[in-house]
Amino acid sequence: MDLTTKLTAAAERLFDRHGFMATGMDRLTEAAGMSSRTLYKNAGSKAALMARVLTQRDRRFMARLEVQTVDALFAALEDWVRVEGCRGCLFLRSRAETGGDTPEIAEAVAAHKEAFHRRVGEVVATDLGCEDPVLAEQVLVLFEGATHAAVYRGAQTVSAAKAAAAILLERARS
Amino acid sequence: MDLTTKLTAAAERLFDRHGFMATGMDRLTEAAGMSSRTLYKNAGSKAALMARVLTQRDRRFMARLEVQTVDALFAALEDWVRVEGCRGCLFLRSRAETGGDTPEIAEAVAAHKEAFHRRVGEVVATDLGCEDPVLAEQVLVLFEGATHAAVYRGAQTVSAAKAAAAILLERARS
DNA sequence: ACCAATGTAAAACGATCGTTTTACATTGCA
DNA sequence: TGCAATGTAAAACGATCGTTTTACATTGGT
Repeated sequence: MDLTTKLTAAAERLFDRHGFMATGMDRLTEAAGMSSRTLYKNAGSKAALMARVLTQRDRRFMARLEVQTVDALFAALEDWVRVEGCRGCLFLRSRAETGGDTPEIAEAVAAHKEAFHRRVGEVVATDLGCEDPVLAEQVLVLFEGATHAAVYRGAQTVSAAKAAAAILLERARS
Repeated sequence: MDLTTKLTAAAERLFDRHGFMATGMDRLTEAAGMSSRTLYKNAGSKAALMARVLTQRDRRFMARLEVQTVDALFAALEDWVRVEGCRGCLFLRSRAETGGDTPEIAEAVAAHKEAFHRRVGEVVATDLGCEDPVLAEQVLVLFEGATHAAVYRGAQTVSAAKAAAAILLERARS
């Protein structure tokens, strides 16, 4: 496996499980199996590494949301939490931990959330047959809520959100 | 104003705006207007101060949720974000930043989320006339989703969540 | 065979972390 | 009047932070 890939994967895991600020560079070098010299050659700085983790996660996450129906959207989330666990949204967490003061991170978060918002709108439009910004906003809320409620209520919460979205969609159809 | 109260209030503000880990004790002493000696006499440790901030926030937040209807529940959230802004759930954030490794914090978070879950169930039962755990879970998801989506979508999101909850409630009634 | 690139191991950088201590000022009550 | 409590200001604690540097090993290409 490529050095960059290994580092990014190890960093994502540590940031996600223990927090961004609480994860020191020594722990990263150990987990990535490389010297700090190589790490800095590769990542530049901790903030740059955080931003790269977010960019890569955005790709992995958004790839799963290439679906046509709202039901499939929540099914994708069910898959995600089964594989990745539920520790909340890493993007919002990174922004909160840095207070929005790190530009590279704030930009990565903004880009992801904008793409996510657009995707939800597209899926709702495809499923419904026409655009419905209000319904899209509600589906987005359910998705975000499932992500965060699952932290303490468990993965079952995603099913509850899926059912709720189905009701809203059905009502919008008639 | 009491020293303890002033410290807790200043700490809550800094933790919320800049993150728990990113907020150092020197910034806390300065914001609270007291020496580090007095701060430690009063709070014991940073972890204890974090736990106390969460306990006090739980009281302030839950006091606002003493309502009878689901609509009032989301109206209370609208008021909250208008006054306190929208930076996500401070409880989940504290847990994520510490990786769940600090017992006093993990317990404060668990206690709050359990109380919150119970309260939502009560409000739904009161509004509906009978218990409905499934609907309660969906309302909880909408509430949590509004809290977190509002971080990047703005306060309008809470209204969208409120409308969605009304639809689900209406459907459950018939 | 050799140079340049790329890696490791480990020490060191100054800064900042959470916390304790020292020395001193102010206060309220017996 | 005087003691005990409670506060401030500031230095100091060792640890750890993110980052750079020094010294050396391994490799691949011409």
